[in-house]
Amino acid sequence: MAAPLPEFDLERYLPYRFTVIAGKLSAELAKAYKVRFGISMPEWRVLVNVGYTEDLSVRDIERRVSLEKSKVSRAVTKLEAKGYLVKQTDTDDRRLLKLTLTDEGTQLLRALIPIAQALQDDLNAKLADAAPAVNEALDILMEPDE
Amino acid sequence: MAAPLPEFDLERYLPYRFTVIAGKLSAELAKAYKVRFGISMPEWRVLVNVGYTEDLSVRDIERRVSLEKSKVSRAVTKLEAKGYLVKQTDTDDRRLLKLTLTDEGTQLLRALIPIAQALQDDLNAKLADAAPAVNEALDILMEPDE
DNA sequence: CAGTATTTGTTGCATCTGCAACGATGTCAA
DNA sequence: TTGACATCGTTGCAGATGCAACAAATACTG
Repeated sequence: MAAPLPEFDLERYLPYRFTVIAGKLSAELAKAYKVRFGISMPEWRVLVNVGYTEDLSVRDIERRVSLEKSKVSRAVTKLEAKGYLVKQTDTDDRRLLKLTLTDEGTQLLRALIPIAQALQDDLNAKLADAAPAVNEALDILMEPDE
Repeated sequence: MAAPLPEFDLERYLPYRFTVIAGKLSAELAKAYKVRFGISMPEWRVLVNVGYTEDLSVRDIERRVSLEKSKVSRAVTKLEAKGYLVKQTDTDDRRLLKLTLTDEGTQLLRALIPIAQALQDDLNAKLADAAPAVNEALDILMEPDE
């Protein structure tokens, strides 16, 4: 045996803890959305973005949400196939797409949001007093810099 | 147009924020480990566990770390192929494996840990005063219950 | 203008992933 | 002891993923 290993506790390791929690939270939403609506997480993120902003392109979504453009592209294709949104070519810059929800897409989104909201309400209830601190911390960690 | 969509801000949505941050943090470690040591995140988690506890089985790791047993199994196979650990059948219960790091595995782990530690130190520096609150919140969210 | 460089969205490909099924082993009760 | 059931680790498979390459469109540069 050589020199001993340095101290290290994975259970207390921040990146690990974030990963585990994020996995748990996503899994809950993902399951509900998949089973009840056949919608994946990337599709959900695209839906939300297209729902709340007009004429988004794939690039716009890639930048706003942390989602590879290939993921966005495939999610958009699926959502279009299911009739939830429409792709149009931007007439000013024909490389860009203009994405718009259909009425079905809007309806779907209206069904999805309360479920997401309920999950967040649960979380805030659990966090209770700690909630503001958490949000502050998340603000810090979300900053791009580095 | 039917009824308007309910209020919803993805940017402020907790599960989303956790996912994005976890992705960023993992990506940093993953890249460093992959490029410099050819090690994936599941392999890293297995290494840490086997390094700090004797005679772990796949099941033990599955339970401690949040890692599907198939992931653990494949990570173990790869680590064994690279010469970082050894699989032995438990003589008491021959369904179980006894996993042990080789000297090379121990050396590797000794190289990996400071990198992980540095990342956590950076995070804590960024969080500064918010760090204790974050850890408290993570404790709450890590609880299995639900 | 012409020619080059950049941007956008899609796709091919190799890899990773989750899940169910499986053989091997162990447990338990009759 | 035997037979039903549970547990462990592996594997097959279908689907998801990240990345690089690509065609089409646009921007830039001299």
